Amino acid sequence: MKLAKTYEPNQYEPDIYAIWEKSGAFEPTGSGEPFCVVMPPPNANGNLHIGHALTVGLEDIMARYWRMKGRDVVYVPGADHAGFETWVVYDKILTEQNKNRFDFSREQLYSQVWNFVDKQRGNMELQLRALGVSCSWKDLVFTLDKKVIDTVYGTFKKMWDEGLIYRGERMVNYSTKYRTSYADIEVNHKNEKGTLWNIAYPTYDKIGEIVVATTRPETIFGDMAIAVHPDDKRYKDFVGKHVLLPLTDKEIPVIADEFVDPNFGTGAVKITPAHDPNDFEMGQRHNLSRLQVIDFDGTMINVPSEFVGLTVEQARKKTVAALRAQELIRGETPYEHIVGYDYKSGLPIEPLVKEQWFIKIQPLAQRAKKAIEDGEITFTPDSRKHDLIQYFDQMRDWNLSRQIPWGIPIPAFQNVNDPNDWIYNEDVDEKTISIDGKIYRREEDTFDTWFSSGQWPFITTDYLTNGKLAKFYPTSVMETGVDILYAWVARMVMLGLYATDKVPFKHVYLHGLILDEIGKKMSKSKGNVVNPIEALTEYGSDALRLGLIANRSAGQNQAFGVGRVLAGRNFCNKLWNIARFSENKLGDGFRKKAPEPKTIADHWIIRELSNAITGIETQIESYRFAEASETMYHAIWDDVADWYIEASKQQDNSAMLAWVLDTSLKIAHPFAPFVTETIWQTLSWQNNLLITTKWPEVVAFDDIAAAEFGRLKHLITEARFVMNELPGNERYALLYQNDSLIADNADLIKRLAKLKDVTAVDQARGLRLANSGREAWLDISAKTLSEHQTNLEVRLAEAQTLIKTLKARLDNENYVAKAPAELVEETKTQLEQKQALVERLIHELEILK
RNA sequence: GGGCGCUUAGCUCAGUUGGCUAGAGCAUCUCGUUUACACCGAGAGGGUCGGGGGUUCGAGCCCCUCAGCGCCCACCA
Repeated sequence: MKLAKTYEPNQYEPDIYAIWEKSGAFEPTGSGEPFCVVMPPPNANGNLHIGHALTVGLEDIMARYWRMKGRDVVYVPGADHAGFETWVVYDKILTEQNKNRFDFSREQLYSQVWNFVDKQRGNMELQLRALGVSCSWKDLVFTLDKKVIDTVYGTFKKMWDEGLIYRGERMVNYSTKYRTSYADIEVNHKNEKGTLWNIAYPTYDKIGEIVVATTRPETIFGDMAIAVHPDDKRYKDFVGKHVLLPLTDKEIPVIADEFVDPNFGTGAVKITPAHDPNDFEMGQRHNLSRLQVIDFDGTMINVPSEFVGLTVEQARKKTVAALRAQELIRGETPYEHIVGYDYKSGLPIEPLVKEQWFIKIQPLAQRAKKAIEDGEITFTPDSRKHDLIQYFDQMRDWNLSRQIPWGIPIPAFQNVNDPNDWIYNEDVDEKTISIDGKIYRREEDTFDTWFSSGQWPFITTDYLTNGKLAKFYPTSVMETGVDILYAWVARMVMLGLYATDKVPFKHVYLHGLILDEIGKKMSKSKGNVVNPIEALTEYGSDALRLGLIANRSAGQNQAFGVGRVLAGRNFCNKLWNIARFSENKLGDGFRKKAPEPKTIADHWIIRELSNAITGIETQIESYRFAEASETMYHAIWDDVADWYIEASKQQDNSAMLAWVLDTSLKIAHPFAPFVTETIWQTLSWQNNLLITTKWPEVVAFDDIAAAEFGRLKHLITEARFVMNELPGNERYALLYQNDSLIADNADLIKRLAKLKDVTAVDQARGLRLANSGREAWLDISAKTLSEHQTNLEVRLAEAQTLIKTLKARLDNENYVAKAPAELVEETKTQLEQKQALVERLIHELEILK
């Protein structure tokens, strides 16, 4: 088959992918040591972003590599219902229709969102195919599949039975915009410049006053006490007495609590148990009641009528104004403090009291911590391990409840006659159920999405039900972004250990963020997002993959460079043309033969490719993907294309040429799957699929012959270098030689160095190619020769400097004594070589004079 | 408040346990169309590896310190 002059990826990629998919190559073979990667499920109704392209690119490299190495590989794809993310999108649509979720039942909303997602579902899967991902589509799991819900319920039930689940009225992070509570991890903390107000609370008799410091004056209506430190002499007489709440004249007690820092502010603090986590706890210690003054929609309630319905911000201003009017503001200082923000809406998070389901997290966290400390899971980069350990130590109980309809319903029911009587039951489609004559009403909340996705590895492999993929658990590698280390990886480890008694994966590979070309975070609002599908349409899927992984190290944020993708595209074209040349040379009728090295070039290319094979193996197996692809790239471009192909124009060895092409395609396949398979399908001597062929074995070669070709390369390079500096009319020079290696390879040298000819001489004449150490001279006019003197002098100086360095090293007794023997030996050899070179250079210079 | 990372050629970045005479891609300069490829070939230039100190025979890599960026975690008023 004749190949086109340039590789046009779009013409081949879809067909090649279809061939793979139909062949069953993506599915596990059932033999070999299991290797499993579970894909972080992309949003089912979204489009892939550039980070996904990196994730699946790296995962696919591993999957393809290990498949070729003969392991039983399964790469499990997934699709995420993306609970809250999708809900936010749908909520916006409702708002645009002038509706809100309170207009519908949970069932109605669920089916509306389901339809909404269903319409766009599949896009993402097509995009994964365009990226060349070799995942087992038959094993795809959607995060709302029945088996997911069943497993999640099973885990929840186990926790319920073991007393790890509790329902409690607690201070939760609340989004007044989306009307739901959040997990701690979903709150963005920011340092913010605010104001610290000192507010006077008059004593009951209005003679004295106590001044408190606060950043939230609007919550004053919810104050239930003033707290001071028990040892604080300033306030000793106030403790146990009552003061009047400004603006309402409500009586509240002054209490003493160790928690108060006497050195902060005025040493007295207002206690608002319904709106501050610390106050909540203090309220419990001192049996204070709670008054909620900020409603779940973010407006004021239970406050004087002129404040009702105001937003928090409005209420703050109005409260301060009112206090000022009554001359109760005693101070106002700028104050930088931390405010929690809704990671989605960007609005402040309100700490509000709500009854929610919680997991007692520390038992799970400590177990996860131990597993990681014990090295049951390894990390790339390793430093992230410590971050996780630290995170586990500071975790607080996990709020599982979300007040959104798009998610997995919490399977719990409450006795209508006894609010404390909660039971576990999975009939979540029923609003009420009757058990033992008692009526139970269902919980309307859904699970935090991370609770289900945290169980992903053992759900997708059907480990608990001993399904056909069960042997793949624990999975081999989890590849994902550093940004979800805590949210996802930490939870998978905890829940995996809890539900299966095993770590969910053996290795975690974390990649950094892909930034835009100038190193800024990509975001839709900035308009600097790189769409991977557009990129692969323009440059090709392989080019995108090569460009994304090139020169990228784990866990490091890095700018996206089109230049690298371009380099990837050029590489694919290079591979294409190597194939074009080789196939043309071999002819349509060529059939496979065992490679038999004949020339020194043959031995040399076997050596180079063997080094590449083993190099790539160690690099992939130690997760150094950028280095692996670089090894592959240079072996193919520099060694195969620039030297071996050029040499093969002079020296025929069909079997070798075919082997070189086969081997090149094999080592490139994990990194550039489409172009390599496309070429493979055109080979007259192959009738299988590259994706399922075996990774290349190292072939035997002659060391000495390989080294000889190395020396020839050296000579040719020097001849080219020297001739490049010659005037145009002398550039096509004659090479004189008195050297058997050169004589034996005269034609090859002539071709590669573009010489006029290579002739034997008895005596030195012309310019000696001194650097290569061979007996070879270029025929150059006397005039040019003398001009070349400078060049020789520069080289001489360089060589002499190096000799100094090497000598100094060898004169150092400690170096000779302590450095490894082979290193010392190498230094000695180098020194000898350089000294010989200097002699030759000096000799040449003498001749010129 | 706690923790982590980065600073290497004009640009974007690699550099595994210290052996480096410091690499890649892009960009730059010179030459070039010889039976694959101009998405090309041959050659070249370009860096005191942020500053200072230390450990070591040897430091881009380890330790200390300073400076400048960036990220993450964190309920004190």
